[in-house]
Amino acid sequence: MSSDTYHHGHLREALLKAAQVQIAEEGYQSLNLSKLARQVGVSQPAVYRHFANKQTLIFSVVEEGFTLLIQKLDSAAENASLATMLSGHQQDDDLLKGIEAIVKAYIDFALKHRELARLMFSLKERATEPQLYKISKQAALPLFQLVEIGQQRYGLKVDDHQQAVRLMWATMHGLAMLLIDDQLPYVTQTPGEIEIHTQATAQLLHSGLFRCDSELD
Amino acid sequence: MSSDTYHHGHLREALLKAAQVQIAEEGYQSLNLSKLARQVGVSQPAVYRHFANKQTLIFSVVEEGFTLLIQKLDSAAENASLATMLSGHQQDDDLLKGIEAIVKAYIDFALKHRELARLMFSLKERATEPQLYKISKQAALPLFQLVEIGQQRYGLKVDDHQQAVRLMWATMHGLAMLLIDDQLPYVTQTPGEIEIHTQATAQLLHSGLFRCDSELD
DNA sequence: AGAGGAAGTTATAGCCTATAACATTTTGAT
DNA sequence: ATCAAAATGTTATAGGCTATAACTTCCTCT
Repeated sequence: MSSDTYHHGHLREALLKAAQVQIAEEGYQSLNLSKLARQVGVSQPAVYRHFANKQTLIFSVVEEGFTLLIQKLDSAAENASLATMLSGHQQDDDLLKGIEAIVKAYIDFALKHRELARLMFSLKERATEPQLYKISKQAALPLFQLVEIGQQRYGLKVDDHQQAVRLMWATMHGLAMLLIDDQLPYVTQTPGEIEIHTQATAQLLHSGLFRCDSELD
Repeated sequence: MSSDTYHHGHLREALLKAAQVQIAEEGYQSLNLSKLARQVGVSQPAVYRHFANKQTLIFSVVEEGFTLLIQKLDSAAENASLATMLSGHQQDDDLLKGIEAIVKAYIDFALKHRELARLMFSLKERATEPQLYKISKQAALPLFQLVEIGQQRYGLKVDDHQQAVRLMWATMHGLAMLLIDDQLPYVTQTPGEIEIHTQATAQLLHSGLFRCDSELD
């Protein structure tokens, strides 16, 4: 065999990329290392030179997924100027807009990468694998910022900071999961419908978590 | 072979039961028809006399799961006297208590049957298989009742009835998913902690969805 | 009683994960 | 520059799982 082709060169990256495509197209349940190897043009056991087993490959895919999600959330936080708000700067409706921005980024990610998100959020080991636990927790950072701002500015309706974060996370996450599954009753998912959902969710959180009663007419 | 043992008699039921146990103990990912057959004491292809394939067996397990969930939700609705409230009867705090009851029932189910719930809620086909779609929609019925009561009594803060149901469902569902995964940051799941969560969630929904402002001090 | 269907069985094909043993290329120390 | 060792591929193969085929036993119904 020629020297050029014996070694692939970037097999690990190629496999991860192919895995993402395969997951997006066929669902994570049918992820298949043999097929993966075939697609990349390499023998099946070659996969095991880069991943101890199927599970660790999946972990890597999920880790990349969280990295991407964190990017989206961070850039949404950036655009919504959360940092500025944290240092005391205040504008009309900016907190609500901030919540909306984060919720929207989360939902957008989930709908743009449905199967990946489904995998990320249904992976049992996310809570036990240290590297996954760490990175998935990191994704919650913007929520802490939002709650911090709301707490400083209005005070909380719930017991404490962390509880507010949990409720925010759960609500956002629940909406994402239901949207991924087309599970919301009586909804056809047009972009407009989704927009309405994210706004309603943001309002629910805004008015439900903070002592700002501006929305009472 | 003796006449007594050749035919199992209730193989279908036995398989479904064994599947539930196996799922609860090892997670739905490792559900295994061969092992199932061995546990029940029958040859592996015997399974195919009762289920066309693995997927249809899974569907049946999920269907039973939803039946159980619906029972729990219905009896919670019963205990909270939702029917009475629907016909106009009103008491102090009863709507909040009703929301709490439903949320609690949902969370209890999810935590009592973690792996089953994980399967039920991560099954892609739930949205496309008619029988699953129908039964999973049926589970949302008590939510419709709650929103109906709140709407009659206080009016809605969100656009319409259905949107309120969706938000309620999403929030409750998100909380359940995060609890199943031990994914809530900084939380150790003692029963007390969970109780606090369900109450906070119920309050968030109560004050976020309906125009009742009793909780403003 | 005995035909036919329901519900088992054994045998087997085919796919997938994973390991073992072997081959080639790259790297790095002298 | 050389060559040993590590890294990365390959072929062969074991073992498990789903599913089907072909055969057997039991039950039911006329």
